[in-house]
Amino acid sequence: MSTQPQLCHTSCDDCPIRHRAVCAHCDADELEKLEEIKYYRSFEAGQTVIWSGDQMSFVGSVVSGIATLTQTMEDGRTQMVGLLLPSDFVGRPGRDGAPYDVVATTDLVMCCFRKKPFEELMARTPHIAHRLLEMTLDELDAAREWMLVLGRKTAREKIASLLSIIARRDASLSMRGVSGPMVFDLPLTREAMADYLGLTLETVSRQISALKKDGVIHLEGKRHVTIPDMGRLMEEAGDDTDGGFLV
Amino acid sequence: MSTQPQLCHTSCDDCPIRHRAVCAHCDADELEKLEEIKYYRSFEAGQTVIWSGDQMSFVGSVVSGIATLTQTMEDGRTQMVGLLLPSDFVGRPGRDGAPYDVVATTDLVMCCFRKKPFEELMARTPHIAHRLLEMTLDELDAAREWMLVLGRKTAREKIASLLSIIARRDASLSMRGVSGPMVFDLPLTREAMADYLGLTLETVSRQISALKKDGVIHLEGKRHVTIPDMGRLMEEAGDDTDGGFLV
DNA sequence: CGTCCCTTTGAGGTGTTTCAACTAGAGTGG
DNA sequence: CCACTCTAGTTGAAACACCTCAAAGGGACG
Repeated sequence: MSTQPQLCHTSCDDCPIRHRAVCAHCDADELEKLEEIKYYRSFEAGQTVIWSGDQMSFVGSVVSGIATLTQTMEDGRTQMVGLLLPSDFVGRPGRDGAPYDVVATTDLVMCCFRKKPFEELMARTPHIAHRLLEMTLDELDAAREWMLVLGRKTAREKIASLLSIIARRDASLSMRGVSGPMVFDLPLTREAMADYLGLTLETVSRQISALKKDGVIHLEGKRHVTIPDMGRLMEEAGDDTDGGFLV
Repeated sequence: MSTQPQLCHTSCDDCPIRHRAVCAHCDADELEKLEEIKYYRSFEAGQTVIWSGDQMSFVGSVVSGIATLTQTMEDGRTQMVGLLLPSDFVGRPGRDGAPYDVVATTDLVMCCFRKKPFEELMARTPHIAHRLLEMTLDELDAAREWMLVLGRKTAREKIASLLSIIARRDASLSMRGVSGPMVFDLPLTREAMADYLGLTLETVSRQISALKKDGVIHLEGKRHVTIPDMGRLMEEAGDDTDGGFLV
């Protein structure tokens, strides 16, 4: 439920991402030390959190909202290289410059730590380092899945892949299963989807229309999606229907 | 069985990847423990090291040679998602199934650890965990760079990008600088390059011919490449010529 | 009611793929 | 030493998926 989770968080105990973020494995002691150096920051939709190339003075976790990691070429072509959801970690301990733009695509709340103190704490707290390793390995896996999408899938498959990723993630956040029809709101504009998938926004629009016409998805308005048959969508995505489904 | 030149390594002290692999930060004590559980394996060019979906009983480092990580769709489309060079780490502690095919593209020697003992050792050895985190973060950065290539670059830019990556890596391995002409042998077939870049092998061939005709590269035979002007190649790759160059 | 932004749809152009034929070099055996 | 074969790579012509440019629709907001 998204009301005003904002700056009122002070205790980690009832933090919504307590069990999934970098701090997931921490015990009460460690949490206390983290609590001492943490602070919250809010960003409005559209605001840039970090500029590529800038000094990065903090690291932190997404508490609520969605942010994107993007790379931009000199001529303006842009590619999204990361989609940050609640509990995801931003920033790289041990590095100063930011390699990517981080932009809030919805209103965003982050739990931040100044980089230096966090690095020192991490060096003394294996639980944090271990959890960060786990999360980084997961991200690497996701990036590699994404590379298959970018390199080898057709526009229609790309859209279907993105929809199935969002649908599954949405289900896992809200603890619903993947049986029965799935309903969610797209958190991205057509342009952001295009940047995610290496397409133009027109192609995205066309393929969404096509999937709708073929009954693979239903649309209410521009953003509200219903997926009557998840298996069908996975087929359209070109995914092994059995393999990744039941995970 | 082919020749086994490498199996003579027994001491980590004179290991060629000692200072770059997972064991880089280890002290003498820790190295000793690693030494107890390590063993070498050789693979011939073309051999599959690990099949996607199989149980993974070991993790390890590439000592010499080159391996690739690939994903394959049901209809046979394949995308390379990792290029493993000496010192790179294979396998994921804490997971049993292999998510990708690992294939030796040249003769390959790996320094392996049975997974269980390695995981236990890692839990007690922050130096290893820390180094693995560093390496994973580096790989994630590389994957994201690669995503920009796959999603937004033209075929010509893709080829130029791949060549510049190989050239720079070659220079860093052999401790040469990036000034003056660079000379190296392509470690990949046209097909492997295509799988790397999300192209067909015909397109790869055509673009290489085009770059050769335009004087961006020189070719001797199919594999021996000379790059007269690295800056020119970087321009062709669509990269910020100043930024990544001097690194 | 007009403005602005996001989105949809159309028509034409283009870069990459597909299918196919051909070349180069390396290894094998008569 | 010369076919013969095999694999890797090159090149051409036609097909097509996606992009580009352009115009118009739809909802939110002042």
